[in-house]
Amino acid sequence: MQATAHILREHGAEGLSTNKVAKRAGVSIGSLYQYFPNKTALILALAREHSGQQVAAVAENIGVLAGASVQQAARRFVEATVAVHRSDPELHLALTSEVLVRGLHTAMQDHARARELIATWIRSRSDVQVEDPDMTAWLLVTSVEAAVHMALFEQPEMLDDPSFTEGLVGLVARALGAEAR
Amino acid sequence: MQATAHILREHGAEGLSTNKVAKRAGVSIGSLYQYFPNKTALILALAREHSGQQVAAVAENIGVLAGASVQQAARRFVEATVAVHRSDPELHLALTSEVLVRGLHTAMQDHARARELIATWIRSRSDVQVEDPDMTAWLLVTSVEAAVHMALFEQPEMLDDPSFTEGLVGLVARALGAEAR
Amino acid sequence: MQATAHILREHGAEGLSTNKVAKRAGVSIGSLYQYFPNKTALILALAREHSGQQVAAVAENIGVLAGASVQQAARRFVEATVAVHRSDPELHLALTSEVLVRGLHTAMQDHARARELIATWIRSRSDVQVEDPDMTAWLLVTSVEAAVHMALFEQPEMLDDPSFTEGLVGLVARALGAEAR
Amino acid sequence: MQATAHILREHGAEGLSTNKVAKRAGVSIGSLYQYFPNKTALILALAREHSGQQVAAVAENIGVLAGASVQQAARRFVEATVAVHRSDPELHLALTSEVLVRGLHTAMQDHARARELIATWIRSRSDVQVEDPDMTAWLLVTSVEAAVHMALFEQPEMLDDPSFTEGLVGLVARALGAEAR
DNA sequence: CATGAATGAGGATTCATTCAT
DNA sequence: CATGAATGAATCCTCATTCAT
Repeated sequence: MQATAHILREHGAEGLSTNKVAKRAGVSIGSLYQYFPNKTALILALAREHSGQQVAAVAENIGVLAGASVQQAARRFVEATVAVHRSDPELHLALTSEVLVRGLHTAMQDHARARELIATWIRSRSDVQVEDPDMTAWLLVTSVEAAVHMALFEQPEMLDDPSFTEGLVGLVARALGAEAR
Repeated sequence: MQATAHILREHGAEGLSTNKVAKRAGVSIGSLYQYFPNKTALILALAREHSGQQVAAVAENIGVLAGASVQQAARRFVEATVAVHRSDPELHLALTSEVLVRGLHTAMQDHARARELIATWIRSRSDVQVEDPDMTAWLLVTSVEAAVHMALFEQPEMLDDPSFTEGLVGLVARALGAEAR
Repeated sequence: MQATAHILREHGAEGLSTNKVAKRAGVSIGSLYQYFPNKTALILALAREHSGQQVAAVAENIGVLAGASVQQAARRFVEATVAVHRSDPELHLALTSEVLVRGLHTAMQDHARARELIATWIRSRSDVQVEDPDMTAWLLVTSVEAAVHMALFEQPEMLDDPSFTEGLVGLVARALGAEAR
Repeated sequence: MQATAHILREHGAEGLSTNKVAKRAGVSIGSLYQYFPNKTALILALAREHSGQQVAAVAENIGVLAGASVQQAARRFVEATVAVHRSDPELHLALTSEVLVRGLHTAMQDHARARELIATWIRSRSDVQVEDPDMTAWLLVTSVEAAVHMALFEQPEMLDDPSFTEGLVGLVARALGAEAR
């Protein structure tokens, strides 16, 4: 899986072949296929590990969020998402695309977990008034994730631009009913 | 390009090969290569045509938006985006993924045009108070687009769920400073 | 060997691999190779067991044939052959083909035994007049076997068609000098 | 197809690979696949050509058979079959096995044609009395073919042994109601 | 300007077999 | 005597691209 990640980072999804992965990992293809039944399984495993980390990041923050203001919570959430993507941009990009291309819905299930956490948090707050907490959570997680993702794709420097983060924080905070800044 | 679109729709990005496109189009591969230097160019051309349609849809609505309330404008924008995606979901999905996988930033430039239109609209409204109109436009276009896109990927029925549209409209409206309805 | 037979029956010769056999048998490949030096040996063993059963069927009938008329003997012989093939058609087909493909002449030696039995029987009969009992036995065993085998391959229902059996019985009876019915 | 035949002759069915065929034929695999969609099609084409020759041999003899005695006809038929197999034994063996292993029933359809010719001939003869001409034809063609085939497999010298041919001729002649010579 | 045969590197995957434990 | 991880050659097949006609 490290080898897969490496190749994805360096050469992108198109440069990923099972033979290359095996060579890079220093094992024979035979061995590779003993642990991963096919190429997709390999990508899936990596994608899961990766998104597992993201969920962990969200879960970690949820506790802290309990006593925070909506503004603070929004900031924390946005910053956590940005941090996750910034840690390994190439891999993240290649992986997400590949998951989409291959229709690996399974790999997306960790997102569902993240959404649940957010939805639960929304419901726990009396100061957040939204019609449909589940839908709101889905929308926010998807939007923020996508924004960071596209920023990475279009112009990575954007992630360092404070107005990018601020804009996102504002978007989230307002969606959750907080007074505009 | 019609042939390309057809194959993308029916067999997805993985089933797309220049030979198949040529056969489907009823021309020889030789001829195909006379007009498109390589496979990427073919996809790029299609992607451009496709996103051109999207921009057109936005541009079309902009005029109407002039006198509308923020709420109405938000609704119009969201519905236009949904409509665009619903018209040809398979093609849209395959195309977007492929553009991402191949790093076809060029194909995304039409989005920039859409963003500009929205940014201009924001600036023209005295009742919309946002810090950074360009960033807000970018964020909104990206988020709405991504939400619709992911909905299509995860569970297409979602696009028919009113609370999906309402949620998105609310998100946009609030982001633009409208009172939560 | 049971595992081998099972796979041959279910998936044919192409689906047969030593790894699959080992898994199906519930032993490790290592153990498999402790008892069978290679894949061919595995098939050979099975083929021998299988054709051993066929010879046994012939041998069993030989006693009964002693006092029978040529017609009756012919019928008995044909029916025994049909019965053997009908009991496990898939396995029989796959096994025979494989033996042929691999040039496993050794596996055919049991046929020789069956031929000897028939030849001896021919010689014991004063009412059977053939030039060369050995050759006749070889010819009859081979022909009947092949006819049943091909029937199985081309259209298995044929084995249930009485005129198929009658035809074969007539062929054998006449070859042995019995008056055409 | 010549290359395929060559490899089949020299190395048998197991040694046949599309890459080897292409190399031997002096073309690239790509080209090979432009004319034969897959390995099976390659074998099928060869098998058809091959069995086409056999049918031709039978058809050729049919005319001559019209005025011949049953004994003479039987001899002619047997000798034609032997001749066909002797002309290219290795190829014949490998090809037949492969057709069986792959379940290429289509390739067997030429046999049906040969059978029809024989059946028609049987019906045209007032001196041949058999119950079911079609079944008899099927049985004879299959039996003679199989006998020659197995002889080739077990001990090729057999084809040169006059008592082999005589035995087969007798079998056929008697089956067709001719007096045992 | 069109054709389509030819190319061949490369892809995913299988499988008989070995051998250290 | 059993295990099963490891091997890697070999398999079938695809596909972007070229170029002579």
